[in-house]
Amino acid sequence: MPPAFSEGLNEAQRNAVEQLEGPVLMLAGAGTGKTKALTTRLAHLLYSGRAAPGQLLAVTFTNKAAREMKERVAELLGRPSVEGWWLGTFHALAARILRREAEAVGLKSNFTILDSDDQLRLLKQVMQAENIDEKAWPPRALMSIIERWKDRALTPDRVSSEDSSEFAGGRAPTLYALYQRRLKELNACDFGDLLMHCVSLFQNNEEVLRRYQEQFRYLLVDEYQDTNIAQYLWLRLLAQKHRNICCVGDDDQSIYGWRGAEVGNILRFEQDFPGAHIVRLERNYRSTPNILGAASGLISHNAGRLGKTLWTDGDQGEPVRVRGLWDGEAEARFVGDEIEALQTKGHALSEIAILVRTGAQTREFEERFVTLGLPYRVVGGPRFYERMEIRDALAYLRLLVSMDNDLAFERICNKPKRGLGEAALKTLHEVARAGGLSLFDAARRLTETDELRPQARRALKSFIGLFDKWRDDMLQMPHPELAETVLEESGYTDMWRQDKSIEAPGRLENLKELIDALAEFETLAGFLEHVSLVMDNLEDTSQDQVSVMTLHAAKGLEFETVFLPGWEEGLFPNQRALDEQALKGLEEERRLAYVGLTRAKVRAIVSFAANRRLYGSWAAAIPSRFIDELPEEHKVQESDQGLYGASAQAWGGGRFGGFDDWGETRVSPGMMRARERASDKVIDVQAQSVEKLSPNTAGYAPKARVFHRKFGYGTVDMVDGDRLTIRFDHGGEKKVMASFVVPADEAD
DNA sequence: CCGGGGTCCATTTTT
DNA sequence: TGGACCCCGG
Repeated sequence: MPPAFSEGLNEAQRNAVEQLEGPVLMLAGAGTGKTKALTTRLAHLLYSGRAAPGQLLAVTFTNKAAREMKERVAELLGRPSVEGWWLGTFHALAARILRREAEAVGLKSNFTILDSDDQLRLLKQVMQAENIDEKAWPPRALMSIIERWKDRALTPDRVSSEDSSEFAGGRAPTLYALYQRRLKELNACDFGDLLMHCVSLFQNNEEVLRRYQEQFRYLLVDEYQDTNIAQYLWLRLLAQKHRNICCVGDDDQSIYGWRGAEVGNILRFEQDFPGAHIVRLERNYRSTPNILGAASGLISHNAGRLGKTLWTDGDQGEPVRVRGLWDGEAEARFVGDEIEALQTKGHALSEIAILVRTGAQTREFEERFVTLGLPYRVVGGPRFYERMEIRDALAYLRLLVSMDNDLAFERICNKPKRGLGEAALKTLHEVARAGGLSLFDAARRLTETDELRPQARRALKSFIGLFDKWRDDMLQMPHPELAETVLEESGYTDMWRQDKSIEAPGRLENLKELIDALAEFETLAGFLEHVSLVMDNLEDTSQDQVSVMTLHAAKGLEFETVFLPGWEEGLFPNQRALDEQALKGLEEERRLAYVGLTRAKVRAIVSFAANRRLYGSWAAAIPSRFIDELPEEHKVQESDQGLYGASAQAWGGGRFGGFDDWGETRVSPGMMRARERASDKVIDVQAQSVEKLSPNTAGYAPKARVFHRKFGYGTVDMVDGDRLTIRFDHGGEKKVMASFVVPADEAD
């Protein structure tokens, strides 16, 4: 290996780079320089001549990861790019194979790839045709059942009815089969199909499989802990010949079980690939010992791990701060203040992130940041190619490229309104079905008969006329110009120009952007393939902004300062995860907490609120068990007295140390209503004396009558240390911290 | 065909 | 609480 490659690699990384033959599992803990090892390995394979670019298969989950890898390998090799290799997402690579072998699975090579929106619409149609009550059986639920089947590479003939007998009286498998048939008729694939079809292709077609097995001498897989069964089968089939497969992953960062990922894949690696070399990357280059210690202590509560001991040298750094606050609003205020303080000290906002469990949590922070005038961005959210206007524009272009794209036809035939409503579409469908025609051809035929009302017929005629003209234009017009013409002449742009809603200007802006993006591609078809598979947003990193995102979205990122709010039982670990998956769910939640903590380079601040507004009503919250699981020596409790029960004594300090959060608490309308509901008696929060709320960690016994500021009067049911289960007179049973209640006779 | 109002529901998400 | 979705009336 040239010294330029091995330079700066530690021993484990060098091992991972040099062990080229045979199966290798690279267990790469958070922040251990995984990408570096991985890209160097690729560069090494190419540079040493062991593999030509076309003989390498390198797979990632996201386009972003693929892009990064490409850039870094090219950089190592000192050339602008590497041509002809197979580096991409599972889906993009599977699509590439499938385009070549389409006939073998009953598709034409120009099949369209449906996004989840199209998928759902199609599923709805199938359900309607089967007279299934959409209210009782939401199409979304069926979609997710089918997706889980596809994750396991289960074709309709291989699913058993008991797999989902609860859905529509056991009809899910039938609906699945019908849906698949519809897809074939439309010459279309959904995302799950790309892999599933590929697996079927390999399983049923030895010659094809052998060809690809021969071709790919070296396989490399990133984020192996996130692979599902279909992806696993796909890889295993491809790797069988040369057995040079290197999988990189971290079982502790497996957080996508709910969407079909199987941690089992990584846990089983040695059995699947006997003689595998296991390389552990355990030296962490990202976080301080305190952060690492906190994260390691937390994750050690999970069973069935492959086990790694992350270490780092250097200064201990700051312990993880744990802060309790009165409610979500106070929490947002706290985070805002902390950020402003950091900013004053010269810290860049781009090095600060707030990582939440659920998307809804971002709102409180946004509101606070707007008030403070603090620049922030919410990562995630609707993506460019998912916006309505973009999807419409794409449908025009898709229909233009393939006139038999019925889904595209349906989407835009009445956008803008041309009087081709439901009635006309119904007739079109009938004619199409009867004659085995595409909707477009059916439309052409209908312009020559009297089956439609004259008005609709005229509309159809001009609609077709437009497409005929554009197809002529296509022959000599550069495609960005063509796209512009289409959007103009169809009246689509005008539709938004005339729209006076606030979003309209933004939509027009997006359409312009689409045309610009189009110009970067050689052909229209090439562009359309790109948008089907590469639907990610390019993020704007030019501005100094605080990032707000979910824990899931944060995987793979790092920040100097990380805020981890909402560490409360029920929210995090999330109740639903616990209900649906019990211990498995809890462990995945814990891994999520681990991912969150390990994003921090210098400081991590965990917080929780004692009261959280959930679905419009107030709920008492108790601190997350994950807080208890952070080792004492790596954390510091600085919660307001009484808010954190478990170690209220441990941190001592002034009696009412951080009580300003209570003093500041304003009575919001929602709180007011909640209190009225709870006790019929309005108590002035401001007047409530601090003494009355002094910590009461013990002294309550079952049947004691107590009073709570938000929930009113109640009777103690159970006592668990300082956590009480109280049956409130109004509002049912709740768990609250003892310090939040006072004996009923002491309440005024 | 539009919009008002009622109802229902509420993780995590990439491709 | 608030958003998405559906139904019905104009």
